Amino acid sequence: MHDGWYYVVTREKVFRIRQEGDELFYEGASDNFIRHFFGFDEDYAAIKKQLKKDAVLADAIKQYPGLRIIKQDPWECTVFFLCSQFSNIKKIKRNLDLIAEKFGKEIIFKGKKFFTFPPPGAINDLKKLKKCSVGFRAKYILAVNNAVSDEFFARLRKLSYIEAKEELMKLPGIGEKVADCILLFSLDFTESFPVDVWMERVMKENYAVTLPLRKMSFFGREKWGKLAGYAQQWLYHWKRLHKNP
DNA sequence: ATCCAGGAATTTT
DNA sequence: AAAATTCATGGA
Repeated sequence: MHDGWYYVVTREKVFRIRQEGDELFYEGASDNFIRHFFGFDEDYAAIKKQLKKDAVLADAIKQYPGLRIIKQDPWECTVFFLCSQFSNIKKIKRNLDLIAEKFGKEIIFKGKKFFTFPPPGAINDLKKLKKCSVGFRAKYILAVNNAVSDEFFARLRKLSYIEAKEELMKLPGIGEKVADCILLFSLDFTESFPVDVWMERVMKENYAVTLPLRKMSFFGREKWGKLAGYAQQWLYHWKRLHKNP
């Protein structure tokens, strides 16, 4: 955030965006990119109407009506969640900033310096990677970096949710939760329902679900279908920020 | 100082 | 098959 603009770097792209009232201004990205990135073609009014039938979600949506799922770059999203295990969001962001500095390209946009995120295959130096304070996750990042490509992620989009998830979970460091996050946040599988410690708390405290963590993801998909991912985001956000009712 | 953080792999019951 | 342990690092 600077001078009223939000600067966004995603993979090799940098753009800035600003809202005035109900008008949106942006520079550095095409209309189509912006539409997909923010999901402006998705009918959020209809999604919210449907999810509000659930009492807990009704409260979450009331408190955070503007919440959206941003469509991230699949590879960058993968590295993010490879870094996520046993860590926290602030530190993960720092990990990705360091990776961009050491492996990405410097670009100047509107007189400001940014670093692009390196493409698959470019994170090929274990020593440099270790300096990004990713710790024991370095071996996973390196292995996945060598195993995937942009084409790999493009192929996943054509598979079913189950098939795509199985493919992701073959990769080292990617379990059920990380796979679900990649599918939801970057590959348009809106039925994905990632379950982490926070979602486990929501399920137990607000839905009286005591299934093993592994089966909670299935529970969410059964309950909300193609809208499970949206439900997950509202519940997750609500549980993290909202004081317990 | 001690504890914990958007989990997954490995080892032990 | 399920439960416990281990895995680096930084911030509170």
